[in-house]
Amino acid sequence: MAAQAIDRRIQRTQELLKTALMSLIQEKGFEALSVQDIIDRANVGRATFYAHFDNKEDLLRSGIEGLRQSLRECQRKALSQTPRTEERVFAFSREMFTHANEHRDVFRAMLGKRSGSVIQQLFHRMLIDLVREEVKALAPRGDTSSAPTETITQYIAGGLFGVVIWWVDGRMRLSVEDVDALFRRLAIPALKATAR
Amino acid sequence: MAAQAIDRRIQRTQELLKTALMSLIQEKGFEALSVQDIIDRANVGRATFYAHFDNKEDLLRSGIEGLRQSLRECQRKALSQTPRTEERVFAFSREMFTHANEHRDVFRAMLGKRSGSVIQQLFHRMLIDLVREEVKALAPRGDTSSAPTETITQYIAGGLFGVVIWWVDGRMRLSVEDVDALFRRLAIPALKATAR
Amino acid sequence: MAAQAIDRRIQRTQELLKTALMSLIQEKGFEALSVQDIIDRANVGRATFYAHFDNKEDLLRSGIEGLRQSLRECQRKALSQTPRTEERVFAFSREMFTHANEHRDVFRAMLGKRSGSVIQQLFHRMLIDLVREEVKALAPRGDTSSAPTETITQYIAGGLFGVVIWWVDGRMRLSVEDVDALFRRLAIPALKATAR
Amino acid sequence: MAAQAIDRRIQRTQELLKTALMSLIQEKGFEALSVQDIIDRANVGRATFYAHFDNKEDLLRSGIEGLRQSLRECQRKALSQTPRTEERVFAFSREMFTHANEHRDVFRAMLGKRSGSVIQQLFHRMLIDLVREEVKALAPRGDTSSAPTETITQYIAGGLFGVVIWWVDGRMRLSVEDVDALFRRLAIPALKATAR
DNA sequence: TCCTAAGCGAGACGGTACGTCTTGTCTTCCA
DNA sequence: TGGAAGACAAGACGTACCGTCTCGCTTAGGA
Repeated sequence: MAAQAIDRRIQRTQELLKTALMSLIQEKGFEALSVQDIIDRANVGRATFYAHFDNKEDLLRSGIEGLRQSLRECQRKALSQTPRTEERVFAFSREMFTHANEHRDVFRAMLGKRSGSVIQQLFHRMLIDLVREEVKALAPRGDTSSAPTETITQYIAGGLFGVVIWWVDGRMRLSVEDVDALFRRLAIPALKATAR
Repeated sequence: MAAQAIDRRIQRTQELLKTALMSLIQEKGFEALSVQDIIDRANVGRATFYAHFDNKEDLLRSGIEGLRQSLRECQRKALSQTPRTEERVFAFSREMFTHANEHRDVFRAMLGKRSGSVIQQLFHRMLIDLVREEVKALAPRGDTSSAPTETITQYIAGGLFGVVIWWVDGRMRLSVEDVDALFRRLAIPALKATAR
Repeated sequence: MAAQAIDRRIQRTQELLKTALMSLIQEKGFEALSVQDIIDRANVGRATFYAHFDNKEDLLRSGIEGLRQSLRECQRKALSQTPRTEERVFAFSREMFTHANEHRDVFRAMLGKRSGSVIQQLFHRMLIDLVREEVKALAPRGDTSSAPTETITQYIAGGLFGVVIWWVDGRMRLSVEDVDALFRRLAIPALKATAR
Repeated sequence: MAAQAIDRRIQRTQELLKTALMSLIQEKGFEALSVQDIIDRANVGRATFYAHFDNKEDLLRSGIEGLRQSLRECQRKALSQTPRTEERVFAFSREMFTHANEHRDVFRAMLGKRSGSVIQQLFHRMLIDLVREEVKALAPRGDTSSAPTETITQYIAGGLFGVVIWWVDGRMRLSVEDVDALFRRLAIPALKATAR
């Protein structure tokens, strides 16, 4: 089999599609995009698109995966540090705000009002997973999935989600430091509620 | 003008449409609905639909408006009570959880994962408005729209949003009392952060 | 009953509608017209329109009736003159060309390519009736509806129809006298074919 | 390019549509047809229809084109014969009457009163073109488009048009031979008027 | 060197929903 | 009681996308 070369071709095509998607999201927002737009931009045949992805949301998921990975990585590092101080909890949040600040155009296009909400939902779920990890780590042993614990997870994740999309859409007038500090000041007390 | 009688007809038609929408949302979810489905169910002509609403989202907005009104009303009452105790803040939350519990089918269909997210976005904005009202009422004079204050609003509203859609989608294993209590225990400390 | 007054009102309404129709035909052509256009122009309620006419074609028929009457009248006069000379046959044609020339705008709008063809069909039938009258008058006794006789009628009427709509649409570069003379030179020999 | 195979597919689709149109015309008449009727019958998607034709009239034009071609062909042959006898002029007429007789159902449906008149107009124009060819061939040199010459064309074409639609609609009680002979006896003298 | 199988572009296609338009019927109120 | 105003059901229109498909081309290993 010509596996390697072919794989390279396949990867190239998928990359072309993701790039096209991202650039188009910034121009028109996700909802307003048609598959036709994407394949035109990527110079790819219609059938090829559907050979790689089920539909445009599937492609989006693929495109977002990168961010998820990097946040998880950053979180893992913080969690593995033994002395667990307050600065360590929600370590990923700072990373995320920074990342958002650096790619503000993409973020604005993806999470802003115009973006359509599939993408927001995806992002929300991502945050829930990240937050749950932290909450679990602090929860009293064995209480790992009680209803109150999960409620706290949902609450904090929702809060973070709300803050992020507001911050991003509102032209980010707050600095990364300020918004992150505000979030932590709001979230950490809630986290402690778990311990009771 | 034959204003009254015509108005009555118009209102009847709009009611038919809203009812049809709600019953269909429970059956198929909002995204999966076509305008054709709605007008068939409502026994209404296509043109009539578009005479009253711009599209199915516009109709949805109209349909939701009732809930918004009732929550606002309930909030207004609580806010106007002079001795402002802790039980009075976020007075609307209890009402909302109760309402959701009573119409759990509709809520599940509207806010659940299947529902499509336009509707979630609408709901999120509604919560933001309600929360902002409360936060404003407690904010130090003149600080009515500072960035930190608004951040708190977004955080609490997001948290409530997260809790509600999780609770509703997860078959509501927590009682109304418990979930409301949990939310208040999480939100009220955050609210107090304003006062500083 | 106030029969007369009511009748006057009715007639007024019908007149309004006919006038509106005619003025609109000149602007947009008959096919492109909607009932809404007509009643807006006539300042008449929708129901009123349908109380008087079945649809816009019915109104058109009514509006055309005037022309038909006047041509018939002119033809009757000519036919009743005892010495039947060649100048007397198809006496109505001259009248028609003249009429068309005087109201060239309406005619152009009604019979031209843009006009839509219902109106042309109506006009064609009108000509057939007029021509048949003449052919009958010259046909040998008893041969009043033989196939050949009717064929001649259809042929001449069709020819006249063709000439008129071409003349009207082609900006009428020929004078009334010339076009009428041409038609007669072409039609009269055909008429004589009957006599054989 | 995959031109040939695609062309074959395209042609097949267009053929399906034309066939569907013709069979439907016979059942309901042209005006009463909706695009939906056609594509249902042809088993073709709506978009596909509009990819090939602008609207149902455009499709009709395409469908008629075949007849036009065959009549023109037949005329061309006759015109190119050197000894131009009387039997040669309007050679296409015999062909047309025969054709109409053989496909009387389609013709009746297409040209009859019920048919709606777009189709008649189309047919009329076709006749005008055919007749003009003949008239030109006999016109004195240089007089190829004078007003009188064109008038004669319009007259004869109109006459033929009138005769055909009457014959077809009236159940064709005259034989092909008779109606053709009648037409020629009426038209040929008129043609000679050109020569003067 | 040639062969063969995969990836690919191009784009036709059946299907479905959209938002707009027009028709003819209806209901209500005013003069 | 006739007519103006206009809501309404019905349904066709032309447009936009979707996801499936068929077609020939390129291209890179294995023969």
